[in-house]
Formats: sequence, structure tokens, C-alpha cells
Amino acid sequence: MAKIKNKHNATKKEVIVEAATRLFREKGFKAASMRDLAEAVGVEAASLYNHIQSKEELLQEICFKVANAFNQHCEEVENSDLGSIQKVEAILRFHIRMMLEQYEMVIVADRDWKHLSDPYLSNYHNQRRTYRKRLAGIIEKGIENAEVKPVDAPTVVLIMLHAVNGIESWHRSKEKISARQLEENMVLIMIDGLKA
Amino acid sequence: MAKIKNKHNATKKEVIVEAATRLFREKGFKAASMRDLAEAVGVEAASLYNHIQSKEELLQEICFKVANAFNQHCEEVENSDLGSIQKVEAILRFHIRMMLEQYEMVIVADRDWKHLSDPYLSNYHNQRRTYRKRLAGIIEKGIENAEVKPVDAPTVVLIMLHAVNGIESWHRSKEKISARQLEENMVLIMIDGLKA
DNA sequence: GGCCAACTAACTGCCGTTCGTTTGTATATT
DNA sequence: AATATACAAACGAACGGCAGTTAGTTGGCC
Repeated sequence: MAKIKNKHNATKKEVIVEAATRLFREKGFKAASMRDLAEAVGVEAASLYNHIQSKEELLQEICFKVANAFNQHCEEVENSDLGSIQKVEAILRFHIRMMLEQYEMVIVADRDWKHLSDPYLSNYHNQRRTYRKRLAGIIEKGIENAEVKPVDAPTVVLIMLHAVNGIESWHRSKEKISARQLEENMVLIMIDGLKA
Repeated sequence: MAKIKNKHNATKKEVIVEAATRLFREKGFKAASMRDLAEAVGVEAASLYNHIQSKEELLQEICFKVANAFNQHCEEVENSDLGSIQKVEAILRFHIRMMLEQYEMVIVADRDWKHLSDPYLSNYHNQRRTYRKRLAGIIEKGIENAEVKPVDAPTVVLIMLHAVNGIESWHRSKEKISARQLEENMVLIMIDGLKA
């Protein structure tokens, strides 16, 4: 009954999910076929179904892995005793690091979650809405105690969450600055603005 | 030979492209079918081909309409005698307004351009790269004459171009602030930062 | 009568998935 | 040590369905 693992200590299902993550990121969920995926894994398409239930299950795994990571971190930050702007910075930095280290699954979740079907679709959709509200709440608190400029909090959330998606292009660029430099630049720009 | 126009002074092909833009934005290019599109236009799928050549042609029209708009505006700004930070702000505001007024085609172009095939694919890809380099150039000029903070210019470009994509969520949100307020908030945050 | 644009019908091809079977291997039995 | 058993995991073939697209035809308008 023990799960069969390969050399890297990973279930075959985990191997499939990893390959699917790469493939979905590259082609998009709809455009990636199970035969593509099978080839990437080194197996016939039919064999995949010994380990997974459906194509959508793969998308579910990816989406909720990402959602859980962000929710868990957000909760930690909320329960900390950091100042408002420090909380915002902490969350921003977490998003940046996720995009640096796990960007394929973050992008797939962000771009393709709409291809989930209920009840997963509405579940994910709710989590997304809730997360943004929590983040907006932190920012509004910061505005109240004058740590943050008086701006529209939901707009800040939009900007922050989408700005980090730009890191996808960084991964593909030739002349990369270091990950560390990228993070510091992004935080500086978002928190302190562009103007000298 | 004169093009047949309908009541709104639009070619039937233009009507189809508009419906396709809405449909592609909603479902994604791959997931949207020609039969879906036909239904939206009020016609059978086969009838579409009296006006268009292929599904991909629709995507081409959308992508290059967007690309041309941004390239043209960028050129105007470059040739103006504005200061560096004003140039950046002008381009940022143009992106915001495009996302406010034409967001469906902007999003489709940005999300689905990878489904183009050569030579359109590499053409679009090149235009995209060139545009970002031009924008980075403006920012670097601004850093040289101390109008802009000494930050990594390509990173600024990434942030700016992706941040405006957040406006897609604004369109769907219930309690919207006005478009005018949104624009001013976004510009303020990007140019002056979050910190009070 | 000519022509544009709609229709119905159908084709090819790929999609996700299922089926029944074979293969390989780890364990139990002799 | 050799053989039999059991079971996970691979396979090839095929399914129904929907995709984009084509062909041939019909109807209506100048």
C-alpha cells in the first residue's frame, strides 16, 4: 500500500503534476493535450489515468496548492505584530518570491483557474475574493494610522498582485539582474514610487 | 464593391471581430469555438467564413490593432518635448485609458497572442520586445538626469505594464470607484509610491 | 439575372477518456 | 533456489464528441 516513489522521492502522480505545471504554463491549459503531457512524462496517454482521474484534477491540484500557500502566509502576516506598511511589504515580498521560485504554478493558477468547474470553480473564486479583501483591509488600516498614503485600497491590491506577474518576463529575459536585485527593486518602486 | 455596412456603420467583418473580442476575452482564444461566435453574431458557423478567412485571422486583427495603438502613441510621446517622468506618466495614462475603454481587446492580445502562428507570431513578439525597450530607454534617460530614482529600468517596465492589467478586475467589481479616480490613484501609486 | 450572404450537411482531425490486455516486479510458497 | 501468485502500471486500440473548415445550395435584393 505504500506509495511507489521514484529516485527523487516523488510519487508518480507528483511527477505528472509537475510536468503538467510546466506544460500548462507554456501552452495554456486548453491548448495542452494529454498526449503532450504523456510525452513529457515519457509514457502513453492512457497510462496517465492509472495515476490521475482527469485533466481537470491536475488543474485543481495546481490551483489549490497555490491558493493554500498564499492564504497560509497571509494569515501568518495578519497575526503578526508588524506595522501596516511592513505587513504589506511582507506580503509583496512573498508574492515576489513565489514568482521567482514557483512561477510556473503561480501563473497557471492565475491564468487558467477559470477552466475549473464547480464546485472547485466557485471555491477558488471565493478564496480569491477573500484574499484580496484581507489584503485591502491591511492597507486601509495603514491609511487610518497614516502609515500609507490616502489611496483607494482595492486599487493598490490590483496593482500589487498584477505587478508581480511581470516576473514571468524576467524568467525569459536574457540579461537578468539577480533575483535579489529584482526583489529589492520591485519593493522599492512599489513602496516608495518612481519619482526621485 | 462598396463594403456592406449595417446600421452602426460597421462592416459585417467588423461586427464579427467585435463579437470575437468579447468572446475571446471571456473564454480565452482556445476555449472559444466558432460555433459560440456564430451564435453571438446570430448566424450559423459556416456563414462566418463569407467574411473572414480563419479563426486565427480574428486573433491577428485583435492583436495588431492593439499593438499599433500602443506603438503609435509611444512614438508621439518619444518625439514630444516632455520631461522623462512626464513621458512615463503619459504612457502609463495611455495604458490605463486603453484598459478602461478597450480592455477586452487589450486583454485578449496580452493573454492569447501566443496562439498566433508564424509569421504573425514572431512579428508580434518582436514588436512587444521593441516596445518594452523603448519604454525602458525613456526611463533610463530619466535616471540619468535624476528625474527618476536609480532603479532597474526593465523592472519598472515589467511592473508598469502588468500593473495596469489589474483594471480587468475593476471592470468586474461591484463597488467601483470612478474611472477618473482609478486613473489618478494608479498614477499616484506608481509615480509616488505607497508610503506616506 | 447576377451576386452576396445565409443555409444545411459533411469532412477530417484531434480531444479526453475507457477498455481489455500485457508486462514487470516484489513477495509468498514450495 | 526455483516457481507461483498478485498487483501496480504500462500498452495499443478505440470510443464519442467537438473542433475548424469546406462544399454545394438556396433565398433575397438591386
